[in-house]
Amino acid sequence: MSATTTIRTVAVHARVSVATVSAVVNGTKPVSPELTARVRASVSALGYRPNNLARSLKQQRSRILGLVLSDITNPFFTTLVRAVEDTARTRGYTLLLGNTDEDVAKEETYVELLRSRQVDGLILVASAGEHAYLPELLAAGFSVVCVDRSLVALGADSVLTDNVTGAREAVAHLITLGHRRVGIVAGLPGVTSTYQRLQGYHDALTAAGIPADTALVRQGNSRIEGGVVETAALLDLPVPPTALFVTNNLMTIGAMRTVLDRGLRCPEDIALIGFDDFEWASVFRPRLTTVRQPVYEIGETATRLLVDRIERKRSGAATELLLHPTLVVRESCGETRTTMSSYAYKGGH
Amino acid sequence: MSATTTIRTVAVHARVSVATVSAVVNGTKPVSPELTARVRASVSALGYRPNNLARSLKQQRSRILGLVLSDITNPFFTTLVRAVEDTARTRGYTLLLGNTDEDVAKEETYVELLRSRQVDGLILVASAGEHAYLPELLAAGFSVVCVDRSLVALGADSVLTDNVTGAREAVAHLITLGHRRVGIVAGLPGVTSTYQRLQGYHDALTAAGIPADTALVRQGNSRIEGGVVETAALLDLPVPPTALFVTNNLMTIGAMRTVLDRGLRCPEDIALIGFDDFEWASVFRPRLTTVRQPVYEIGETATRLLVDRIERKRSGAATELLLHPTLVVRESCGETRTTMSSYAYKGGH
DNA sequence: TAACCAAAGCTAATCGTTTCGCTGCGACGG
DNA sequence: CCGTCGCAGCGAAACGATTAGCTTTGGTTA
Repeated sequence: MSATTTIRTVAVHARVSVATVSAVVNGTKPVSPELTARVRASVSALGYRPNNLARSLKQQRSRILGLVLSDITNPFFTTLVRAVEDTARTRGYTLLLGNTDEDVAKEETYVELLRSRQVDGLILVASAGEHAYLPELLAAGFSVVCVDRSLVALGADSVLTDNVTGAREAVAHLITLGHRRVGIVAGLPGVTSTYQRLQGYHDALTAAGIPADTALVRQGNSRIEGGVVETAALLDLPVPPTALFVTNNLMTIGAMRTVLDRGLRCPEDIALIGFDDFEWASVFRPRLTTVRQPVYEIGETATRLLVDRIERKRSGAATELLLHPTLVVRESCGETRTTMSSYAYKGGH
Repeated sequence: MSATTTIRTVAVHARVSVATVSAVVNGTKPVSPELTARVRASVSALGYRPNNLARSLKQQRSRILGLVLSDITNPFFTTLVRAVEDTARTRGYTLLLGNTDEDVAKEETYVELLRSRQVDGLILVASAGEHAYLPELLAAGFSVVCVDRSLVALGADSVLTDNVTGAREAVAHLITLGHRRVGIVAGLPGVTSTYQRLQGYHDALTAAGIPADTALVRQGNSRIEGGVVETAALLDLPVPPTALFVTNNLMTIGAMRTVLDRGLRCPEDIALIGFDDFEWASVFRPRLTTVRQPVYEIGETATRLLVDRIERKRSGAATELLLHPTLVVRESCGETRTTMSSYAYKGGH
């Protein structure tokens, strides 16, 4: 049985030392043609496959990256995973996956688990809450790159969308179309992206000289259901908004649903703009206008950054990398003229 | 630095043997209260964390499961991953992830990689093609559970939806509503689910005494774009179908898009039914009627099966487990009466 | 011919655990 | 009072690889 085929077995079979087998298998040292041939032959004759666990133990690195995120079910994270997996593989790493359900305690347990499994580094979508464990982790020389939500403040590299700009452009777009009462369904409290998008919302309003109205600001739970209830609340206002800015994909779906369920026409009765584009947004009627995040690139960049840290090709203080979003104008705001963000980014994927 | 805190360090610090430290950390053997306390104290004083790699090496099992699938970007697989991750964790396993892009060669490489990393077992969504490596793998005592697509024939446990029944019910539903020309956009050739759904389609037709028309049968690539082009082809037929059965989620989105883009009304001009439900199907107008697969349960069941195999709680020949789909009637076929599948299944997730 | 050197292989230590089997000791029954 | 038994604890051998450093061999040069 192949389970008993170790490097020693091969060495005996090829009448060489284990060191030589190792050398030919990994190409780490020159070995004469004869011995190379003998070893190769034995390897395939015995069906030898190196035990990566042993290798990792000895070499003190596993070539495994941890990926911890809040919910793999969300299409945003889904393409993120995809991006991370793709680029990790090209750099020779595999992915160990963990879901946190936006629970920082669960997050910490997972990080601990991955650490004990000796992953070489971590890509983290931080949940709302205290990340007290992080500084210690970093101090221990462990590489962490945050994604979507920034934790530079705690010393971790972070790569994310320029949320302030994206939100500002979204709301400015609505204002350009003549709206003055624009409601916002913001995301989970406690995560940086939520605040940044709120910031952009306010920036756009003040730039247009529109006074803020706290009644127009709601916080949702970042899932479909949150979009449903917060949109309902906004529509039930004595004087409801004429336009809605919904700050993530799932909530936008929920918002759309309640708008349609109430028999309101979009964009005639209410304009709708979402943060996060998704491929099938175009099947919705009306077609959704959204702020597209460069998701794939975020994942790609984060992974490259992480691997560079791990392999000491990069060092120094933690950086925050902001990638530029794009305004994708379709129909849900009532105009079909195409406006692009000031910064075009090479298409991902 | 904590990196140098090994079990030996702890042993020295607590003035006991390594064996004792191991015993108290893992609770594998009785240790006296005094020593237990001393060890505990040293552990937390030194911030000791066991190295799981070493543990796995010695114990000959990693408590890691491999998950290899075609595309994590597809919502179906996304909730599958979610289910697998959830139940794996409750059983004490972590997930190593791999994407194959429906490429059987890539699949084999990944399986090989995971194997060398000593995963304890594998959950596999097989791509179309020859899986010649599988029998050897199974013969070597490696546990594999297939999901969504059956490979019982090759000796691997498989858990999937009862596709034939699901498809039959979908098409029967259309027939009940009076349709006699129903087109089908089938999925990727080479995967079992495609054939089973085609089978169900034909079963329903013959049961209703409707002769088959090969012009109404198209094979798509199982992605949005496939839905778009195959639906277009069907609509361009001299005498186009009055109803469409689209056999996966992404293609259904594509089908919906072309129907709407052509200005056709659904269901008045053409009825549409999809295989695979998804949460935001309800935002589409008209609301989509679909065959819902018990995705979460598939993942859950598969993982349980796999872990049971690994832990020798189960043995014997490979089984094929069919889980029952549900017909979810909404609006896209032109009726609002709710019909359920003959078999109700406990709701997942 | 002797001294030296480079290249190829080998031996053995090591990575951080688990676990088998042994020791020493106090209790207990005959 | 002695043999036996059980229990806590220990030492050391694995697990399967990598790799530092040594040995051997044969060729070059003075």
